[in-house]
Amino acid sequence: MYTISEVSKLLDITTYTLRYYEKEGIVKPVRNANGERVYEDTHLAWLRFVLRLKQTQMPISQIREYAQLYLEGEHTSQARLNLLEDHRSSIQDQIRHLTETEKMLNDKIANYKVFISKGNTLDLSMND
Amino acid sequence: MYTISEVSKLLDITTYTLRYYEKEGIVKPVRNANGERVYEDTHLAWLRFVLRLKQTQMPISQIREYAQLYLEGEHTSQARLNLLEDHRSSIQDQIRHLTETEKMLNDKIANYKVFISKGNTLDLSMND
DNA sequence: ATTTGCCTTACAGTAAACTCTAACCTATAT
DNA sequence: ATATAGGTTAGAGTTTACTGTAAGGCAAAT
Repeated sequence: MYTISEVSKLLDITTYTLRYYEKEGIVKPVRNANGERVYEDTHLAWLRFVLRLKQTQMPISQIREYAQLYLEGEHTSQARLNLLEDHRSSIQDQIRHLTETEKMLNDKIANYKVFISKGNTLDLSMND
Repeated sequence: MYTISEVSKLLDITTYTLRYYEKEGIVKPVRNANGERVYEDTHLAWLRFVLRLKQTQMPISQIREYAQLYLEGEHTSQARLNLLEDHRSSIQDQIRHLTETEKMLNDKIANYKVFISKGNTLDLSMND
């Protein structure tokens, strides 16, 4: 059982964001007698999962879609599986792009280092 | 020598975006007698590089910073090198996050597949 | 009793990165 | 000569994902 500010600290996101996620249908904490949000461990686990999806560029709208399917119950498992598989392939694309760009940067960085160590006397030509 | 719409097609970005990038100081095409933008191969190469940086989550503001340093000449090479090294380490972080999340998804996907193949009779428990 | 601290809501504001509109210009095709 | 297919600018509008404000409720501490 956590208050909104406890969750905020635990997950390192603001309370604003947590309320925003609720408004967007991404998380549904229970309420106490006082009308205050109460998050349980399941919510924490779900939010940690959500943050990973976010970190890997899944838009809020798609995360909401997945959350909705989850709430609709077990008959949506095929739809959820499809969504996860799509996201996995998006992740694989991202890794490919990143790896290519990393290689390119390695080259550029090496060129810059040679250039600088030679006292900036060389020709940098294609060194954008 | 390319017109704005040719570049747009070659790079698969809109002409709006190209004008926006110019306003943001990211690319400076020359102008013909008619005041129209003329992009050369160097601009194309630079824009392809920019798109890679974008694809790997470098914000426009930082790309502009790099472009500015480039225009300021060779004495900025150390600053450019620093910027590229920072971005490379950001890329490495991203790859780490993506790889972890991919592993997590692999597990989840495998669970869903078992669940579905058993006719949805199993317990999904932690299967968010 | 009232201050303090944390909570609530509705709604307005912000930043980034485009995206579009309106009004206008200019070269070529019919 | 005029329609068409491009180009130009300034500036307004959009989307996403927050971020902040205002007005107020409630409970424990002073």
